[in-house]
Amino acid sequence: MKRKIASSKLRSAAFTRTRADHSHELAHDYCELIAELIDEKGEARGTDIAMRLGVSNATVAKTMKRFSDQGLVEQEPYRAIFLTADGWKLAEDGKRKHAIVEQFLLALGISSKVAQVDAEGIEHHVSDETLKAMARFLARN
Amino acid sequence: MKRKIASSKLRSAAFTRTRADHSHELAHDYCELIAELIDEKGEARGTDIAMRLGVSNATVAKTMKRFSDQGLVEQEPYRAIFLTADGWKLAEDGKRKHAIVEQFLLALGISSKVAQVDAEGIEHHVSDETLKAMARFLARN
DNA sequence: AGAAAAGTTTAGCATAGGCTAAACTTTATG
DNA sequence: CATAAAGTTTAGCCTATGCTAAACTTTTCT
Repeated sequence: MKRKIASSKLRSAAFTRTRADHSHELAHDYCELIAELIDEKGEARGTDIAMRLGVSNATVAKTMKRFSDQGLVEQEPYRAIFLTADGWKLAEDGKRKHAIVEQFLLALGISSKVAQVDAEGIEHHVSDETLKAMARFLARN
Repeated sequence: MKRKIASSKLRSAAFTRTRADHSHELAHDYCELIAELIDEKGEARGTDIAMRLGVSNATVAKTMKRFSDQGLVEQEPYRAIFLTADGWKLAEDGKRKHAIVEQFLLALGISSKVAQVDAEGIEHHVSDETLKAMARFLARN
């Protein structure tokens, strides 16, 4: 009985965490992309974000409004989008995780296209412990 | 330039796939759990599902309605929930993936609790190629 | 400078996935 | 067997994430 209860709690925790992860994923993805665009072009325009993520302009605008309220981005009307300190943190964190996961998948023998796509999905769900293990694996190989 | 365009397409594809994955995750999780409950007790009641997933009864009821429309589950009013053939397929598939990912994480040296939680998040985002690579890794170790 | 093109915002709509509270049905119990 | 308890459904609400179409602003081009 103990075992069953414990495993049930664990499941519920995992499920709950997965749900929580999802609300952060989008923020990570947007911030990462905005950081990239700023690197590349000095600024991130709505259209560029929309194109690269494959969503409509309107969706980007609405999302930026939300993120602005959450203190992740800054924007003047009709102007480009920039990251706040928090936004940069998210972008850096995402980039770091992404790189490790992708390298790890490549080391495992995954093709580069698939590694890139899978890394995108996986990066948001790896704990620090797993990330460290992946880094360790990379160091050893 | 070519490189930039290609990588942008890939990103958008990854993003789009992540979005699509999410709509399947819930179905996978529910079906897996329902299968477990049927194994354990012969049937899956709304309350049990709700408790194990950590959501309200009402959420389960609404979700079951949707899944019933999608042909994943079957239910008579005020009765327990059962899986259709499609529902079983999802459950089996999820279980298989989950097992491989979890074993893989354990083999990597992750603690069992974290492995279980991370596997839950990761299993929905691994392609067949990655899954095969994980299985290969397990076979070799 | 004025018109066309490009980009942004807003309005309005949809779906998924949550919740609580109230109504209803089934099961268990005195 | 009647009532209390347990479980299920429904109604109504909310937020996040999408979309299209229309209005508005900025940029570009002649």
